[in-house]
Amino acid sequence: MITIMLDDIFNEAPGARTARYPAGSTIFRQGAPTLAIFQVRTGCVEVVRHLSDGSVVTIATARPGETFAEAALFADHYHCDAVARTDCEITSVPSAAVRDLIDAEHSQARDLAVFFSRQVRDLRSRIEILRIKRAPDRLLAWLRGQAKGNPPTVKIGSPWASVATEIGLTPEALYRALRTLEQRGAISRSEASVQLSG
Amino acid sequence: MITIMLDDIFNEAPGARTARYPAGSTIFRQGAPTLAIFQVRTGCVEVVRHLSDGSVVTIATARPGETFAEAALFADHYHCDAVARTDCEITSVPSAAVRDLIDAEHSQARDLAVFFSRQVRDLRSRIEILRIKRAPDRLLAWLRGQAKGNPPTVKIGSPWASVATEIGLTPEALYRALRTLEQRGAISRSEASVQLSG
DNA sequence: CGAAACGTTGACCGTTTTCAATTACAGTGG
DNA sequence: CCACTGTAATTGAAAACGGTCAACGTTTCG
Repeated sequence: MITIMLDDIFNEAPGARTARYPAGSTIFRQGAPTLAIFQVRTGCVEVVRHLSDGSVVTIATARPGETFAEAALFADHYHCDAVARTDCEITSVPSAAVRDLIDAEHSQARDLAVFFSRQVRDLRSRIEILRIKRAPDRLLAWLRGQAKGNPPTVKIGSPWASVATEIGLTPEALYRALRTLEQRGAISRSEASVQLSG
Repeated sequence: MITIMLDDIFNEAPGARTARYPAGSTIFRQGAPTLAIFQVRTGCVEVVRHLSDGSVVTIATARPGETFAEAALFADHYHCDAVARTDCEITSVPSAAVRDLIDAEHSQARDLAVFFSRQVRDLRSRIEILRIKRAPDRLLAWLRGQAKGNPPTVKIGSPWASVATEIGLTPEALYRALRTLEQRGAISRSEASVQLSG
């Protein structure tokens, strides 16, 4: 859902590198100097913060296509840990390179702001969806957000199971919600796409 | 939760203005040319998008201290409606002024990117919290995210009811979650603050 | 062919929502 | 000073809902 628009900046910044991380390995640690920002290619990364009393809070979970540690661009030290939850491929770009790029070229800083503002918008709409309590309603809201064309249609790229986790449901609940919406006549399904109606 | 750091930019951009909007009034409409970005002072604003089939999706809900329509900075037209859900006071800053400022001064574009990257981080952690299913666990995660000092303590500024909506619970569920956590010994309450333990 | 991932459904149970009612308290006007 | 009104905090009980566990069909792929 969070489409990556940083690519332009990424591509022009020297030093991008893709590496593999086994499940459980640490990508960076809280307090370490910020060296890079990251994008997940495959697998799943958890960003966690350690509290002063020793407990741990998960700040974010990055899935393929998503970036993490963007804030590292403007900080000296990471204030979180990043840990591979599964085996991963992760692209890193040295944050210094990006900073240089920003400072050297006007338009890049602007592009970055544009990128982030888009992301803010996407994240907000995701929050709005997660606040919806009933599964069918939540799914419908998500579908509406994804829909394109007239009649509004959604093409399902990823397996339903990962749609489920994106909207905070179990796969089972998702299937039931799909069924409910179909019975209710709100959607109709075919192969890998869903059509909204009324 | 989403602290506003745009103030520096806001203050230097000419034309900032605070106005009142009665409940139900429209602040801007989808398709209208983008004139300004906004910050809610008091009240509550809903940002909604109209779909091609006529249905409506709520994209975001902005509460006091939060900004909305930031993406308008870089777009010609609003792609959403903004409607006052309650009586509101809203500060607007002409987006053209901000754009000029950005183009004129290097550092401002950078500041803007910094601001947005912070916001992205905050929103991500909110999403992470909303994904937690059990009410006590979710509340505890939220409290941990809010906590400061040692022992970690949270001061409750707004009524519990609005905390409840922020984390996607009903007020009743929130109270019960508080009780559960107290009984479990994970927190202790006093007046308007909560102390975490273990 | 068997393993593995996805899609799907049923049943049961714990949790949350919902609705309703009660308490605590701050502000208002008589 | 007190009844009166409204909001926030709190609790109870019943019903609805989603999570969990378990099972099964299907397709893909080595």
